[in-house]
Amino acid sequence: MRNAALKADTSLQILDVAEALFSERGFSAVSLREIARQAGVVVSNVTYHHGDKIGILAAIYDRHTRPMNARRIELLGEARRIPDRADRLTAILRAYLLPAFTSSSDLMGGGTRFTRMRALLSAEGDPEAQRIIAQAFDQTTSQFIDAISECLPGASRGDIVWRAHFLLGALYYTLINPERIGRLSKGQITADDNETAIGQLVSATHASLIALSP
Amino acid sequence: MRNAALKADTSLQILDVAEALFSERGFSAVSLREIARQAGVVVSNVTYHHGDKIGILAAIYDRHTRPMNARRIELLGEARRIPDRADRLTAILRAYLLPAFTSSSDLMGGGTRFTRMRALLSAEGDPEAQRIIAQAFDQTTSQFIDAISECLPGASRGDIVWRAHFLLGALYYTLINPERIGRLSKGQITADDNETAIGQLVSATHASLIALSP
DNA sequence: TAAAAACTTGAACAACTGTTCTAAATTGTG
DNA sequence: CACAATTTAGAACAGTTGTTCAAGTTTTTA
Repeated sequence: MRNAALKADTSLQILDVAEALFSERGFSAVSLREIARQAGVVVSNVTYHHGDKIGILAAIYDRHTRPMNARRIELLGEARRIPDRADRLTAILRAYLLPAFTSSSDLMGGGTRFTRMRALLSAEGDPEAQRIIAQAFDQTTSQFIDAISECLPGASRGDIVWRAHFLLGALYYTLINPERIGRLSKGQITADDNETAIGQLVSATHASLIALSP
Repeated sequence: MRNAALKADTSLQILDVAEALFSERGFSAVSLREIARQAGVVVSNVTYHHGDKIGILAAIYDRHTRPMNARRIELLGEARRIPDRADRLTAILRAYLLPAFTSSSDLMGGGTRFTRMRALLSAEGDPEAQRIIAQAFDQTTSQFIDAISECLPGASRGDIVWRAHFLLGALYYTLINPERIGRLSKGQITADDNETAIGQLVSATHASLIALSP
């Protein structure tokens, strides 16, 4: 044994490795054996700690969803107190996006990892995974749509839902293809700059929403 | 043999089946055996006609890319003749989106099929597939960005690229998760209505772009 | 019609997948 | 220390994957 403190939590070590791999290649493309190998354990040890393969995914969601949603609601609360409607809308959008990039709490690696994993997952058909995704975030999303709605008198809720939907699609696509921006603009932009991405997402969505309110 | 006319082109039959399956479940999730079974042939016959598994994908791209890009360029040419800049921008966006929904030519099934397949593919890491995707469409995209740029005096090209990038992400996400809109708006919207989706994508992107030009 | 080309078939291959089982080792507890 | 619980290890399982090959069948060509 190399280190008692590390050895105690093989379970977390497995989750860390699995999360890193899932965020790179998606769920079905990663095998239990590769997770086990990188975690320095044997396959049966992985299933011992987390049961099914989908159990690993559920555990990863478990440790991220709560703090991430909490951070969002917290920032949303602050944003709602801004009197000017346009400024408030900007703050609401940032409250939605920031936790997706900075991740929940201080979990290692860039914060985009968990969000990118969710982006890849949303494109895989796995029904079990879809169920986990849906129940974890749709509720929070509804609260944001309500807050956005209050900034846009006269705008229909349906139109707002569409634009919030587009925001998520744009976010996911950016995380999945971070190099594509650079390719199209011939290397003048670096898309792995999170601050730039957030700013562009916010301003683009802000404009698309403001246009709904006369 | 049941029908001489059908039997002649097993190759096309295989492509049709493969395209339908890829657009439903993605590339890696579909096995050659399932393609073969649904096409009514044996596995080795599939590889005889198209070589690798990636060869099937390349063949599918081959028969779609050219007509789809041609239609786009044609519509783009018409759009460019519109004098009013705001109206022209709308026409340009529709010129980009329409061929993605109505598909190239009269190939069977809804036109969204090929586009949805590309959406799923963009989320899979497969390097070979990524190469095919990139070379097939980035060039056309550049032409559209140029046309958009002419509608927006004073707007930086980088900002435009970001918003075009977001448009593609929103489009893909909508095709991948067509039921999500309905879930969030509690069943008041049906997202499988292509006309609605196109209209929402156009108006949202239009607003996000117009805001760039003072 | 006879030879050549194009096509189809069935079987086999090596590799990999998630899951399960029993036995060994480690740890915690009295 | 001794006993029990937790954790790790290794092997085996039944199934699927993409690819290949030799032998047939059909169609085209000369």
